[in-house]
Amino acid sequence: MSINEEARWLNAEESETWLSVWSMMVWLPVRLDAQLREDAGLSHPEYHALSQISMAPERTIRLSELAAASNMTLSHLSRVITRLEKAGWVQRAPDPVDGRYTLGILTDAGWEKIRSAAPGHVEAVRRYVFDALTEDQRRALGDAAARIVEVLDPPGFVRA
Amino acid sequence: MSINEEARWLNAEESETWLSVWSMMVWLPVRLDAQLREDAGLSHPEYHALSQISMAPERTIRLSELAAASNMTLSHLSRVITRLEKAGWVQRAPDPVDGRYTLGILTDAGWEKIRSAAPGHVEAVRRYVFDALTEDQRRALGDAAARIVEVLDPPGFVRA
DNA sequence: GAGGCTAACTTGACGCGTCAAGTGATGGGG
DNA sequence: CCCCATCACTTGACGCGTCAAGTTAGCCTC
Repeated sequence: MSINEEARWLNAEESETWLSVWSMMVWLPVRLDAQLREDAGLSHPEYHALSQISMAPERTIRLSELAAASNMTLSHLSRVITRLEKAGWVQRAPDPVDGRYTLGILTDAGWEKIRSAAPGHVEAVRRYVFDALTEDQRRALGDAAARIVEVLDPPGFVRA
Repeated sequence: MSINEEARWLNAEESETWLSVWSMMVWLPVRLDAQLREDAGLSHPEYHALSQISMAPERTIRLSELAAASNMTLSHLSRVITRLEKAGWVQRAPDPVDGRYTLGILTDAGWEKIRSAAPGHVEAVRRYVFDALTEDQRRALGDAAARIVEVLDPPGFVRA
């Protein structure tokens, strides 16, 4: 990220690669978030939570499972769900099986919300990522990213 | 990001690529931030600000220039500088040339701070990114990221 | 040279994301 | 059968990052 470092540690080609990768990591989420925000009035975590619940059986999921599936802390998820609840898209209910769990239940309004928001979001991913690349580039990007993720070793990551 | 989308819009290979890219974008910043936080007690923006000031003439820079060079809003930078000031690494002073500008001036303590923090950070970038890739992969990643950034069209981006 | 425009900066409020501390429900051991 | 450990969740506080609104300094025009 700095000339200081680059001069000491990264050669010119590495620096250029790093600048591109860094810029992508900064701006891709910004653009995707902006699309969701403008077209659906949702933040990405809100979208993701609605999407995940919509795919669960009975459109119902335990918050702790949702957090794990979303790479989100329970802490953060709790606040997201609170907003979704205020908007009328999700309801909370204690799990009748084990009262310690809280269920997130998608309302009909929530179902409509995610149904209407999804196409635009996928279209944005396609526009910003896949339309920009050739098939060879797409594969190379996937391979390099997969390799880096392997080294990063995120919790819960399952190797293909 | 969701099966819902994938089934409708992305084929299996695209989904896999997207998952890898997304995971990389989520976890690479987390790991780099953690390294800085643990080894130097700095957030990434704090590190970046110190780094940029250290490279400026007289180790002094106008806050608005620093913000532009850092892809950061003045708003956010202002708070970052406030923390760096409290830590004794940076001082604020009005620009004698034009009193509307505020200068950020690196203190000796700030200079020592960034000097000691830089090697570890570069090492982390090398470990997580470049050590994981072959030269071909590095080039392919750089090309794909550059292409995507071109489409994202971030403000102030200069094409090579 | 006084009034008002503009540019630089700060501050408030909000969402993302974290950790730490607190609350409530459950289940297991004495 | 009761107490306490544990688990799920919530809340507070903090930093990242945003936009909007307010403040101050400089400049430009009349």
